[in-house]
Amino acid sequence: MGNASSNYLETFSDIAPPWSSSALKAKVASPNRDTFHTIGLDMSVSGKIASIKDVALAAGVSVATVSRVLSNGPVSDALRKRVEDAVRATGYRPNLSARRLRSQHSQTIGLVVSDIRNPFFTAVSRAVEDAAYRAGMRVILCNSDENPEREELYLRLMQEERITGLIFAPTRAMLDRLDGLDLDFPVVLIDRNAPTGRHDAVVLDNPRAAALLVEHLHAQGYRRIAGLFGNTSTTGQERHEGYQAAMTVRGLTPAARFLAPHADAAEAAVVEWMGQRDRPEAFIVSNSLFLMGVVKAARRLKLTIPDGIAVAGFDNEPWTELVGPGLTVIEQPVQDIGQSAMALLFERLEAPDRPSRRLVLGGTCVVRGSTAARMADAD
Amino acid sequence: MGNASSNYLETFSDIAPPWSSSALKAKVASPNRDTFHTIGLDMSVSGKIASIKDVALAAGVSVATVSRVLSNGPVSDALRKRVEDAVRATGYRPNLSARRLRSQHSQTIGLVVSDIRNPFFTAVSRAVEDAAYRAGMRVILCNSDENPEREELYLRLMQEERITGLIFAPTRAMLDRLDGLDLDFPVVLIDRNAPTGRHDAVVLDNPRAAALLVEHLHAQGYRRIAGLFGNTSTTGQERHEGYQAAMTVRGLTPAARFLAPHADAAEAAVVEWMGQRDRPEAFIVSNSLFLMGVVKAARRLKLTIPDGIAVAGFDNEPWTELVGPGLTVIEQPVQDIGQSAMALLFERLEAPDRPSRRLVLGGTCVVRGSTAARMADAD
DNA sequence: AGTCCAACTGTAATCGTTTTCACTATCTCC
DNA sequence: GGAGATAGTGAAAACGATTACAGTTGGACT
Repeated sequence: MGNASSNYLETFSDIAPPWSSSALKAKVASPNRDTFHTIGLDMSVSGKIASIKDVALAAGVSVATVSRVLSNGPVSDALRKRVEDAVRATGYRPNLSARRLRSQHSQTIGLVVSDIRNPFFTAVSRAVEDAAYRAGMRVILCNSDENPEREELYLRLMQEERITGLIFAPTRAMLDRLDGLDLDFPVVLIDRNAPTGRHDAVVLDNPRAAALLVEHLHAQGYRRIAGLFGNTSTTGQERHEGYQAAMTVRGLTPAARFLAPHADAAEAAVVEWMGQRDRPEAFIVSNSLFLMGVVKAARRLKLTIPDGIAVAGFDNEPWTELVGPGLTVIEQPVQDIGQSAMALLFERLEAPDRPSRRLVLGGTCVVRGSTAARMADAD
Repeated sequence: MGNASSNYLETFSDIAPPWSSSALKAKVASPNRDTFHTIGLDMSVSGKIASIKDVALAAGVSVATVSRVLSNGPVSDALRKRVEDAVRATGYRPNLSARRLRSQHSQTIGLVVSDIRNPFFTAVSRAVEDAAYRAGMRVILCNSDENPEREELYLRLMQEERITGLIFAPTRAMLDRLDGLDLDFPVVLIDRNAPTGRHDAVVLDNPRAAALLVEHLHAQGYRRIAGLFGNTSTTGQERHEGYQAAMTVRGLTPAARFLAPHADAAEAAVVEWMGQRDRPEAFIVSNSLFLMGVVKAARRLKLTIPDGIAVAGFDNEPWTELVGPGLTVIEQPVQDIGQSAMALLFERLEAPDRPSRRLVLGGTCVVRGSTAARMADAD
């Protein structure tokens, strides 16, 4: 393959050309061309899907007429019937690649998130996909794993797919570069967003949400409230800011750490932290992975929740209700976030010149036992 | 729009043709054609992405030469350099629709699951996507919501996309119909599978896994072991069979119910069941939603786990470790399932005629506190 | 010097659609 | 009964790539 040179030349789907000895990803590349055995029942036994030309032939009309029938164009009833019959008889299905090429509309939107296994993104992606399919569009989903290089790779893929728009939860690193990039489609940021605001965005009111948690814990009698925040996204930052401000305003001393978004990291941090003097009474954590970490740490330290260690966090996943006395969390309007992102995208497509907008949605504080009123005193 | 007639004529991406007054899904349909404003920096300021023709023009060569450069064909170093420069200068990105049309390889695989929010499918889909992208393929994901009509709809979509293969977790209803269908791509079933075995499949050894749970509970001293199984998939059936057999063999009386796959259904069933005399000592449930339902029911009935009610289920999700004394579950090799499905698919593409294969993977029983040894006696 | 071959390169056909344009009926209206 | 609209139809040109085929070199060999 010689000179890979610049990645400007890389493409995604390598199809084995005649000169390449078809090694490479040969396993997949070009199996055999004539497709798979079909079982009778249908006229389309030849192995290849019928094209519009076949339909035209079968109906005795021109391809133009078939096309018009398919898109409800002006066609006489007689011919329309004949074409419809021919469509059925041949088992015709339009070829979307051809249609997209010709029409210059991919009817596809991109969705790039860090990891679909993060339940927040799972829920958002489901909402996005539903909205997309409802509008007759398809979704291409990519997992960046919080890795800027993969993000860039996938942005190129999106260009090659000629997507009509992108919904994107970028890393901080990508966020900085994003404004400089020259993409051929509009971008709607979700979950994270740039201060510059060149792009549309829909985000949670993170500072307010974090403040809600502080407020709640404070009201319940907690004073030494520590914070754990993710270090890859702006979300972590914003939640930290809200936490910091809310603490300060109440005369409390903020004590925050920034961690990689893994349960293990949180667990280790908590275990270590609770070993120090002036150990926190409560933790506020910026995502559900950290929530797990705290619960695990509590178990390891044999601390009960909330007496030994209170905790509140983000994302109202089904299980948060079930662990211990229930975990107090900020519920994000995931459905709404996904739908709004699609809505913003569609509006942007309609009016490309409109100034960018930032949709800030409020979270709800779901109070559970993990932040029950602090008992008399422990230390 | 007139006669919708048969759905043979429906297509997915409706692009507003000149005669339609572009009402319809107009919001999305065809915004304005000349695309979005680009900010200098790049030569590609015209708004349209450069095509191979533009590159050829810029480099002063034929399109064939450009194409060859892009696919590492035989080109002199001098021309290659010129073309590469031109690619960079024009900001060229290949058009995948065109490439797919011409090459007749969509390099796309379909993935149809019931709901991506089911963590089992989340994990599997992630594994599938990773494997696919690694092989230079894309994935189209669809959520059927256990609805056969949507499944059928999506199968048609897959045909229109000319996917090279499908990974599919069908409902029981679809499973019956599947063999009769005449699809133009190979199908690999996951999680659920037909007894007929016309298609490749990769599934858990469900009977064995369920038996493992019975065996374990029995060894722990439980005797009245009830079962809750999903009623939409073959998975539920198979797990029931395993349960039934393992109970019988031990001289225990099976008592099973089939429910719609929702936590609420399970909760209600358990609450009601525990109100009867001869109430179960333990529950075996066939998915993680039911697991939640049982835990909720226990809480509502103020029964502790496992003394008041023992429980074991399927899917080792992170949270199962955290609730109560930890939940005993069968861990499915989700990663492996996804990867194996892709592997089977690739092998099938290589050898379309090979007889179909069924890959049965074993689950691991992760023992936790929810099935601790039964205390002296309660009743 | 003439032949042959290897190594490049360009021309043009093709993939399956949509859409413009020209054309033919058919109908309406004086 | 002819002019002029109207509706329906087909031929052919795109869309952006890949690739078979036919040249065109230049060098090696006889």
